[in-house]
Amino acid sequence: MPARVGEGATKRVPLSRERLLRSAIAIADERGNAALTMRSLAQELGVKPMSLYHHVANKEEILDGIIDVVFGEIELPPADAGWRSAMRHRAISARRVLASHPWATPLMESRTNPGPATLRHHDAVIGSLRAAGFSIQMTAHAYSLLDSYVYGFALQEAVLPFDRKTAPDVAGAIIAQFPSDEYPHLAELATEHVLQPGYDHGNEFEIGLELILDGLDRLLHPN
Amino acid sequence: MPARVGEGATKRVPLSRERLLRSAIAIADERGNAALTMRSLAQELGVKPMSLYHHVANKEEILDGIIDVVFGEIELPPADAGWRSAMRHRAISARRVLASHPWATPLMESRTNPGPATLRHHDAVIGSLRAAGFSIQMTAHAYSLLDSYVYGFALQEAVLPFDRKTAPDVAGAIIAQFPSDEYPHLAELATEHVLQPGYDHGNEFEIGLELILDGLDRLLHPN
DNA sequence: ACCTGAACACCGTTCAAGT
DNA sequence: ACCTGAACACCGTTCAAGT
Repeated sequence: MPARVGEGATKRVPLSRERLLRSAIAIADERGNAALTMRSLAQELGVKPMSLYHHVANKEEILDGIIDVVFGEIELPPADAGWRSAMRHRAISARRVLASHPWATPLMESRTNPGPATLRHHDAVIGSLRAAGFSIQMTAHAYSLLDSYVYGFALQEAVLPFDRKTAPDVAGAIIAQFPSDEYPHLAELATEHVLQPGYDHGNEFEIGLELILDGLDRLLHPN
Repeated sequence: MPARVGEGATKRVPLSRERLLRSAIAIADERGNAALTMRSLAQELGVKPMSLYHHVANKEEILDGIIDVVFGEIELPPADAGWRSAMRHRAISARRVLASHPWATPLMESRTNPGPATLRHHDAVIGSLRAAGFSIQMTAHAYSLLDSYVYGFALQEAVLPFDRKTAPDVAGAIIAQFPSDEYPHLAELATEHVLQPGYDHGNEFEIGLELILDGLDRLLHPN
């Protein structure tokens, strides 16, 4: 009876924290935040709910874990670029990642337990600003502003029915709800801008981003 | 047997949608989002859970309702001011309201059913910008940028343990977690800025806000 | 070491009944 | 018209047991 373990074994691939987190993200991506339960996760993994507790202490740890995985997907600011293009690159990557996991942004609320990928990410962004000559105080201003914008935009993208392919339908239904005489400005903006054929809410992101980067540049080089 | 109703009646004040929403907000404010359940709400109101369903269709309607109440607390942009001070006033009010209901911002995720106070709020902000000479397109840019910033800042405030009275303790504990050799820039920012005596994260809000207003002003009056 | 059956104290919600 | 008891199909988690 050879004691070898995991060598040519035909048994099921064993559970692991990584496999668990990957499945959890898959469920949240496909069926939303509410569908991610210990029971649904266990079923997805072909296991009983109680087995999960051998790899994580509780559901909180799973939520902390998948948020850290998401942060790990965001590209770090490239070191060989100027601060401005480095910040632009990183902000655009963050927005893309958060848009692909709409459940993640609102979940950041209760997560006060940042994981290693999250800390590494923050450290790299701060380091990039410091290397570019931002004072500690200016770095704090810049990071607070940039991250608020990125998270806030992501949060709105998760809510608004605008940028979907189905935009006209959904938005049209919403418009029907508020009579234009009661909310005239909202109706005007909707019909003459949001509902126009070429409209893509995602374009707003880079416009606001450049405005913020302009402002930071001016803060760094006052003239 | 007089048929008068509610005249000098000593019986319990009857349930109503308003009373229900007010209690729901009180629970969320005091004990957090997770503590707000149909059962806890019923208990707070001195009633059985099933009675709630006489005033709302389901829990979703309660969540939609309390979000709309929160929006109603945000001051509208004053009509007698210039766009810049009107936007500043409204943004500061929004941040204050969202900070006093930390459960609200992340909840806006799933709420795709804006109530009347929410619509009135949006309509007033858009109207204020339009009246100041912003084109429809510029109004869309400005509103997207301002709201992303306000919501994102509120979301971060709900997470970060910074601006609390207990900041030094909590932040100190977090610092202890990441050794300064692994996340040197994070450690530097924490020890030399965030953990300094006079630090107040809330101050960051108005700094970023002015930068954004500067940018919008420049967009409106290019020179 | 890893998995699990049964159970506990919770959820939101329905349905048929009470006044 | 308004409230409710009992029940259903869910939650996350514990505990004592299986291999």
